[in-house]
Amino acid sequence: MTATSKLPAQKTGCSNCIMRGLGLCTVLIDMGWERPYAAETSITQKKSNFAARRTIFHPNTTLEGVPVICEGWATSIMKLSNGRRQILSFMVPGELVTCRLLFERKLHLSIDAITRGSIRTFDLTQLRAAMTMSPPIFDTFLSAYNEERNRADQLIADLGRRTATGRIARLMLDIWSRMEKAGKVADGAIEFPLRQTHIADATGLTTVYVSKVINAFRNGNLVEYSERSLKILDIDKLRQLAA
Amino acid sequence: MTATSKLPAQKTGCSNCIMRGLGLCTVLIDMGWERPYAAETSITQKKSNFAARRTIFHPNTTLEGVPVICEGWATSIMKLSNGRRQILSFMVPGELVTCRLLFERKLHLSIDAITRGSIRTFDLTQLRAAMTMSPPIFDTFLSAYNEERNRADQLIADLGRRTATGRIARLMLDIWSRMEKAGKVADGAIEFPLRQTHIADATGLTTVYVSKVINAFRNGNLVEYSERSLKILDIDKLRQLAA
DNA sequence: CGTAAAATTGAGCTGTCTCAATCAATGTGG
DNA sequence: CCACATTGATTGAGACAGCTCAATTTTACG
Repeated sequence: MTATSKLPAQKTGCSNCIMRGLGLCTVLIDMGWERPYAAETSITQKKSNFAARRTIFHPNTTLEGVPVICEGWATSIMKLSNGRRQILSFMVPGELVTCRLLFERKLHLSIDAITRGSIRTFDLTQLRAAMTMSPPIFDTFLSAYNEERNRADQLIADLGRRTATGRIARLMLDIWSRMEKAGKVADGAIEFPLRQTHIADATGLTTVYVSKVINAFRNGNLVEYSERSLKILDIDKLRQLAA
Repeated sequence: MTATSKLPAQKTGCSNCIMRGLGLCTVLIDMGWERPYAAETSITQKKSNFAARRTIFHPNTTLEGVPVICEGWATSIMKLSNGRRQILSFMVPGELVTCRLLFERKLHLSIDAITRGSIRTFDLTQLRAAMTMSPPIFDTFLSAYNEERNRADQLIADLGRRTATGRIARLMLDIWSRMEKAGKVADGAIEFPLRQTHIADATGLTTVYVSKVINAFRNGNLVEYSERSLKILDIDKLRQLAA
């Protein structure tokens, strides 16, 4: 598998995708460098690419399917009337944008790209059919929805009752463990394309203050955070701050 | 229907219950003062009462069904390791505790009573069967889950990006509109048994500061808030503060 | 009616914000 | 492939929203 490890990180995005796990997307990953993916799917899907920092779906769009981020990172954002923005969640490669689209066509949020990447939108009717036909598929989606919900609850607790330091530590640990679960820790580091703006909008803080907290982490030798990658140097101490 | 309006507010709790709407709970509401409800249900359920301010379900309890608050108010709470608590949601009479229990038996949160009241726990197996048999039932539960999720998103935005005044105004308006939808506005006021502790734990603030903000509301003739009831005197100005 | 829970008030403090200026990195078009 | 334009990060000084502590009063309830 040396060929695999030489692939750029983005190319392996699909390997941990929920749709593949369920056999709903049988895209064959071609390990060669030059040739594109050979696609042969079981559920109709529409693929498209997105550029970094662009809005992928504007608020109040009606979607005819459920989008999955295949490559790249994205985020779901709520825009307030006072012009401020709050990030609700981050999507790492292979993740569904949100399970709520399985049951509701209209998305009230904005989905914004962080890096550039690609997205596949799976046909809703076929997905719903697959769910009603197959209990395991049903259960997998619904527990994915539960997991989404649990993360939202955690975020509520973070914003309501934790200090800036704790919020940022927890954000880093959360993404770290998701990447770890997806087998994407390499050399003790993960891909981490979030800018301090994203961290600020997710933790309800200011970029200015985020910068100060992160520099405190760096000075305490807790993390390395540069060039779109994150290395946790002292996970115990970071967990302690996150408590 | 003069008899109905004379009933204490709690007694009419079931009228707007999702389970009744779906025909899953055919409890007959007896309008007499003294006699208890006559129960004749289509899904097996276990009824129990709870006292005010007690924990109804402790964290990490395994439930064999989905509980619905029939009478009284309750709240779901996340307890942090640092001893602080964050309220995730309020349940008004007739509401499901959380749809997540349709797909997951273990509840990581604490459910605490606000007032005293009663709860009916509906058998999970039969509920799931009803869901798979009947598409409308399926859809109703799933959009209830979506609504739960949307409220969580709103709360995230509140905590992350709104000021204390805005958070409290929005909490009041949110509960107001839920009560309004359930037809429970009487004399321009709603039942509102939340104490300032609850408001503080839901908005991520301190009871001390909540008290100050609410008194500012009172001085501005925006709301009346006393004796467990809430009256919004100037909804436009309150909405403006909540923007 | 007595006790526990909740609300109020004031004084002082601090975590986080705002503003503003500068510097570094990243991306883009010619 | 370079130069410029854009986006992101850093730093410092000052301000303020909301917190802590603590004492007192009011309300709720068994």
